[in-house]
Amino acid sequence: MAKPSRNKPDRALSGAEWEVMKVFWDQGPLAARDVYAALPKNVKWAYKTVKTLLSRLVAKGALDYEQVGNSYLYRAAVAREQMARHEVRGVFQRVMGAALSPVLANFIEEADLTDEEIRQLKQVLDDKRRNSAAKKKKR
Amino acid sequence: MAKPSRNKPDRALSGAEWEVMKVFWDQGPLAARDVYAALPKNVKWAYKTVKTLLSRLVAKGALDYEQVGNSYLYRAAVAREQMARHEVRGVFQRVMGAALSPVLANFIEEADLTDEEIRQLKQVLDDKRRNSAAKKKKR
DNA sequence: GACAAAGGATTACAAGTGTAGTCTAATGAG
DNA sequence: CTCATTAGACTACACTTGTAATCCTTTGTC
Repeated sequence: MAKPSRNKPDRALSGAEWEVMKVFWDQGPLAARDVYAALPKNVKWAYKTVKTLLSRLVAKGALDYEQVGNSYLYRAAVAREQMARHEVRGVFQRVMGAALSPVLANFIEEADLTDEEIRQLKQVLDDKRRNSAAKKKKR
Repeated sequence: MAKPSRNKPDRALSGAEWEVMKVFWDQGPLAARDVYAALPKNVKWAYKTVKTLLSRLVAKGALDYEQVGNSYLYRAAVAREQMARHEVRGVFQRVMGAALSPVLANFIEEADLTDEEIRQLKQVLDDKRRNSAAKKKKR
């Protein structure tokens, strides 16, 4: 088999790596050149830097690639949401023990939520409350 | 002055550093040995490792100390919530662009919120919705 | 067919982190 | 007063991350 994909990123992504992944999640499979071109204007890396990041992402299992002509066509091997969740879980564990709702409140403040999203989140909170009422033996 | 405190941690804390800070936030000022003793059982570092972390935290401005007898009494120089917020902001910027509410929803799922906290968060969401209606010039 | 361009592979290198060990000075035990 | 203990200071060392440069190979151009 030519392209080994484990679809399970071993570790978390670094900041620069996230930047690269976002390009793929937004635009689908791309060659190195195109990633370089598609990066947001505020990111100014040398093309070689992008190449390094692509290699590292492949090593981490976050990207996948296939040979097309003389170059590689890279493609996200993990879902954005999956990684985002991973990231959130990490922070959660890190700050665990801190009063959490102020932190969440802050998160909410920073998020640019639509009314629909707000409605859904309230729904999640309601479900959670209902659950906590019935919860007596769990953990 | 003997103890320089800038109260503004220059950078984010690493995972191990957070672990140490949590001890201070929970128990107040402590000497190195007591920090070592107070660390959760799942954390097993050599005493020297704790010392290194304490020094790094002082260098970062997250801890402060005063000489007491032959040793230092360290004390948190930053508020837990302040750091947590910083952390959250970091993740937020990192995953920015991803659909956020699923991520938030996940965060909420993981949090062990009290009914009161849930009530407050819903309040935040309500305020946010009210704001979004009237929001046209902010940021 | 010879050479330059382009792409991937390998190497670089400083700062940050995890995880300690060694060095030195002060202090309590005899 | 002398010595072992202890605390803090300095040093260590591999791995990750940011940020590239160099090397080697393939391929398109004359």
